[in-house]
Amino acid sequence: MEKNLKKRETMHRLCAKGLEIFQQKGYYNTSLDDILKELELSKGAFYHHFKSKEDYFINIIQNLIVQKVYALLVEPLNTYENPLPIILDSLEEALEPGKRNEMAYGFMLNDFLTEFNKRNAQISKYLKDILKVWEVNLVSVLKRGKIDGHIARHIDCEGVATYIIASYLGMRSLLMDNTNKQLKYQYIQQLKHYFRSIAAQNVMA
Amino acid sequence: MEKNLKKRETMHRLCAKGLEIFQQKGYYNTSLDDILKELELSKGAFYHHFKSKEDYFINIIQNLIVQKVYALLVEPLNTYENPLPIILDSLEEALEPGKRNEMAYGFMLNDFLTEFNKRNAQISKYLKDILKVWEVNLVSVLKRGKIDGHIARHIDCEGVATYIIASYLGMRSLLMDNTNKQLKYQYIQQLKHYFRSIAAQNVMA
DNA sequence: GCTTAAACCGACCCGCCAGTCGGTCTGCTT
DNA sequence: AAGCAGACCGACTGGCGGGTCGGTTTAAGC
Repeated sequence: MEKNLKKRETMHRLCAKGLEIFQQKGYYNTSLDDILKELELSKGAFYHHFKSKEDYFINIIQNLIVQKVYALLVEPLNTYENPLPIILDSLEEALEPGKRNEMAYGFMLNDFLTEFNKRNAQISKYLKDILKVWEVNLVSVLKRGKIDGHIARHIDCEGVATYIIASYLGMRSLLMDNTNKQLKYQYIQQLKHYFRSIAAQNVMA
Repeated sequence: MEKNLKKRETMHRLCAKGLEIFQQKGYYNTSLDDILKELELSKGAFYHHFKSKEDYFINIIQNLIVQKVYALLVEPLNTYENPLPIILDSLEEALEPGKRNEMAYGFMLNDFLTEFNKRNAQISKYLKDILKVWEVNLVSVLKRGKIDGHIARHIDCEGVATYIIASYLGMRSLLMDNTNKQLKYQYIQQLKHYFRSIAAQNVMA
């Protein structure tokens, strides 16, 4: 079973390095040779493990991107506290470079989403499904917040989830080049204002 | 001067059709032949008017995209009323397909922004400058709103502008494929909640 | 009408890059 | 030790698309 280990090892190295470079330069702007050169692997090795560049990226999505989004944006929602501060923290964390988040400025979901839109319907679908999972989890935690009296009763949880996702994706666009540290701070501040407007009024404490 | 007219006419046809197709399929996913075929023009004609594909797109930005953003997002801000409803209206209008807005779902600023990011710094700069103009105008109208007593005094106008832009760009990402009419409605609703939270409290009627 | 320069034509060039394929190396099996 | 399969190599192919260039058409100026 030594062979099997080698296979996993090589595939994993390819996926990890691929994600790293695709994030930096974009999928269509990165040639396989760019990646293979860095890993000192050949075309033959690549096509031995993956049947196409597309297949390769789908592997990357399912093995790496999905996990990352879960870890950063979905799992933190699994508590029974007031959901609004929890959501706020998860977004702040997801926009933070370094730390749990090796890649600069969290995951380039928005970048990939727009890059593949109109270009590759299958990959688009995989990426949209990830967003969908996030959305569903947001909605569910918001609804629980409503029951628990943290969120005003007249609030449309689906609308709130959509709005949070939109603002996060847009923020990622604005941060993409920018070294402007203030942007993230401004975003979090305004999100707090917004959250205050949908919180239940009968705040105790 | 008949020649001069012909030149303008051809260049304009090229730019208009180019923008149309670039929006549908993306810049890098559209070949010049795709555009030239539709207009029944030749490579020779194209390179007689533009020195490169890049030069061509810069023309499109400066002649068409800038005007559109001004018309939809900047000029509406030039009133002396309460800025918040004005901004809300402009965003709603800008997300509306058809009408003043021939292209589906407003301008694909976010799409182009992410497409050119890391690919072409010069074009990225042109696009970011457009956003900057919008931002500056938003900030200025928000500050006036503060003076006029429509917006609470402790509010950070730059932060609000950033947040509005981020949510709009993100919304455009979510709407990109989607025929989901509800998304836009949800967005506008939540924006209203947010605006309420930054409005001055001493509302008179 | 003749000249001249513009607008325009389209075959061609060339670099890039996903994907192929015949071959070599490595280490497990018997 | 032989045989075999899976991991890996790298030169090659083929299509796509931006850009070129010598030539043709059109219309303004005289």
